[in-house]
Parts: sequence; C-alpha cells; structure tokens
Amino acid sequence: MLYERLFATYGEQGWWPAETPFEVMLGAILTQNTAWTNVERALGRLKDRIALAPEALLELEEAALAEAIRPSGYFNVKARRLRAFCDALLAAGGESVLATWATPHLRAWLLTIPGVGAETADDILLYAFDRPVFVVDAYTRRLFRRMGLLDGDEGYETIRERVERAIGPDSVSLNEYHALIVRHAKDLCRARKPQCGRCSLKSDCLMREEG
DNA sequence: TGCCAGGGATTAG
DNA sequence: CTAATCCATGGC
Repeated sequence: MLYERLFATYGEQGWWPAETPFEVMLGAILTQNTAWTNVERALGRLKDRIALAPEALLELEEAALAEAIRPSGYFNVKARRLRAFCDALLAAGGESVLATWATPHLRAWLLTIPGVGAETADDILLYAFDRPVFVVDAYTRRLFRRMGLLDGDEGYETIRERVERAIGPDSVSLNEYHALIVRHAKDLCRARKPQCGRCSLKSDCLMREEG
C-alpha cells in the first residue's frame, strides 16, 4: 500500500512544524498556495512583533499585520483572514472550548470562517486538534491520479472519506500520510528536473504535471 | 527568466 | 455547477 511505501522511503515526519496549536492555525492560513519557507519567515517576523496569541494579533492594525507577514505572499488577503480567524476563535471561547467540540461540529464551525476552506479546516483539525481526518491537497490529487487511484473528477470530500475509511480513525497515521505526501513532493522531487535522481518513487514524481 | 508553492473567494459562463 | 481570475513573495 502507498502509505507503507512512503513511510519506508522517508520515515516518520512528525508534523506539524510549530510550537503551539495556535501557531499551527496561523501557519495553515499562511501556507495557502505558498512555499513553507516563506511562511516561516512570516511567522518569524510576526513573533518579533507580538506574542503568538489571538488577543495580541488582534491588537495589530491590519496594515501592520500585513507588513509583518509580507514574506508569505498574498499579505493583504492573509492579514484579513488571520484577523477574521482570531475574531472567530475568541468569540467561540478560545482553543480550550473548541477542544471539547465534536469533530463534525468543529469542522463546520471552521468552514464558516472566511478564508478557511476545506483543506485549511482539515489542517487545523488534524494538526492543531489531533482529530483523525485526512488532508487532501494538490499533491495528493496528482499522486493518487497518477497511481490510478482516482478518475480525476472526485471532489475533496470523496477523496478525504475514501482515505479515512482505508486508514481508519487513527490521527497518528493520517498525520503521517499527508506529511509524507508533501515530503515526497517537495524534498526529493525538485521542480523542473526532468528526473528525480534520488527519489525511489521516481515514476510518481509529483512535481511534474504529466506522469 | 518564468514557473510555482502544503488555497480560497469572487466572478463569469 | 464547473471554469477562470485574483491575490504576491521568494526560490530555483
């Protein structure tokens, strides 16, 4: 099975790279269609200015927040999204309250926040709240399609439920699976290399559109 | 130098 | 309901 192959190739990933659940949430929004190295810079600049807590973030003017997260790209859009997220978080009673909610309720609530779509919501559920959900990203679609596991027109929910059924309600394995797919794509299969020299799954290189 | 990154909202057809 | 388009910096 694909999961075992990836794990055997790359080993444990131990995601998400963040110090606190709140930092996971910020990173989940900042990394939308953005290279993670840029997100790290943005988070570093933000930490230079404020403590990483929703109250402190909301004390920044939107323009100052945008300036702080500038390296992550889309900084005006993301500044608005981060503020909207923190507003919603505090209105709901904070992390400790959300942690008591059932996963479907928590997911539905996340999806009401502007700037939080299906993938970002699942990032937060899995990596900040340790809920057993699978995160479907662009790499996942490419890899699964290339391996013949998808026809190509399946929607986000279909793919997510299929994997969750296959793996089972195990947040540790689901955590690793998504992280391994990203690792497979970004660390060993470099963009625009015609072949992936070091990649043991080279026929499945995710960085090339055509297999 | 151009393409693309751990998407989502909005607009158009 | 599917398909463009916009948002924007930094690496290769």
